[in-house]
Amino acid sequence: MNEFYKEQVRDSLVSWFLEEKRDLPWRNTTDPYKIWVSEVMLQQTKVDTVIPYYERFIAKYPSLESLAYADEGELLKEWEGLGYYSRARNLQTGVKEVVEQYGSVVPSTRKEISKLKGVGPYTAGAVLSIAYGVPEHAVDGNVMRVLSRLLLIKEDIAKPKTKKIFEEAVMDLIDSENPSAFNQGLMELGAIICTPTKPKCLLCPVRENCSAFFEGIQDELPVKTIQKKTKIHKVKTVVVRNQNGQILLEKRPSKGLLANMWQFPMVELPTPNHTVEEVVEHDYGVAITKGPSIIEFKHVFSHLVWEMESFEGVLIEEKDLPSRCIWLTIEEVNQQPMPVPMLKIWNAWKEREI
DNA sequence: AAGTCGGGGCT
DNA sequence: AGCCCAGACTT
Repeated sequence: MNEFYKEQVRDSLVSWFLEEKRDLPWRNTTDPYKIWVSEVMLQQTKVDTVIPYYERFIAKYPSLESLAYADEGELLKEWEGLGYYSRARNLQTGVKEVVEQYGSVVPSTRKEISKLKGVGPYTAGAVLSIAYGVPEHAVDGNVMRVLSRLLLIKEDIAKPKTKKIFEEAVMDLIDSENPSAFNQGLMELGAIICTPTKPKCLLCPVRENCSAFFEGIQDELPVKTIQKKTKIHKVKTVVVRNQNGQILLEKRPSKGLLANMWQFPMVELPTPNHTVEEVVEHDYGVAITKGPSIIEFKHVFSHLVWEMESFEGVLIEEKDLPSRCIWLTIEEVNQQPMPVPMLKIWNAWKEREI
């Protein structure tokens, strides 16, 4: 790339961004903590989804210190529905590291900030450039799509190795005078103009610099290999009440899927001959009778599917309840962080006809 | 390098 | 039904 080309791309992109950027809550600040929170929430998540979560989160945790020592259950409740819940715990861990090891000052070098839990190559570059004005790359899916078209990069973006090509391209192209606007401009362009399908090339500020547009192959880029299909799990969930009207809840393990989130007793029948009653008694140490159906639906995760059937259950006898389980009142159940499929069951149960 | 980890909104 | 999204962590 010659200097004239690079300068033209920089100036066009930055000017366009400063003129056309959306007014987003995290764009009214350069507080590295708030930028950090926004970047973590935005990982694999659409802007429109994040906005209300960000507003509530910053109101409840306005500073590094307020988040560092927050209750984990309350924190997960704030994150409820946003998904990828390990982001929340990693964020808190990272924030605590800043408070205790960096005197509550978010590090301003890639080397230091990358040591923080949950801060990968993208988030490091985003916080550095947006909060501190450091000329560092912040390569996400948008940036790879935009640059694959602009620079005609045909490497498979599904391969980890390919990201390095884009990081080097950004470092070569970046506007050192305004790395914040440059990096955000690349992402904004990917979100608004240079979209995955039907890119709006006629509105693009760097159309005349775009190799893919010149070749007429913008629809063929980026190249990305397909991922494999999801596995289906048929799961049965029971909302069990005891004589006191309390509901049985279970805390999921601290690692793996939906870590530390709460759910109603859930079983996967080993064979079709097994009954929900006997598997629940085996897994949860409670004898129940299966009542009316509550709701049936399919819940799709990234890599698996739950085909959910849920029932009301009445407690017959409590034998030995595992320590991960607890009886809670309706109000207490409402306070626990639960994944969306459980919230669906819970809401359907509360609205059922008695 | 491949698998894991949510949920919603497009097409 | 598949794809994508301001990715990071684990194995």
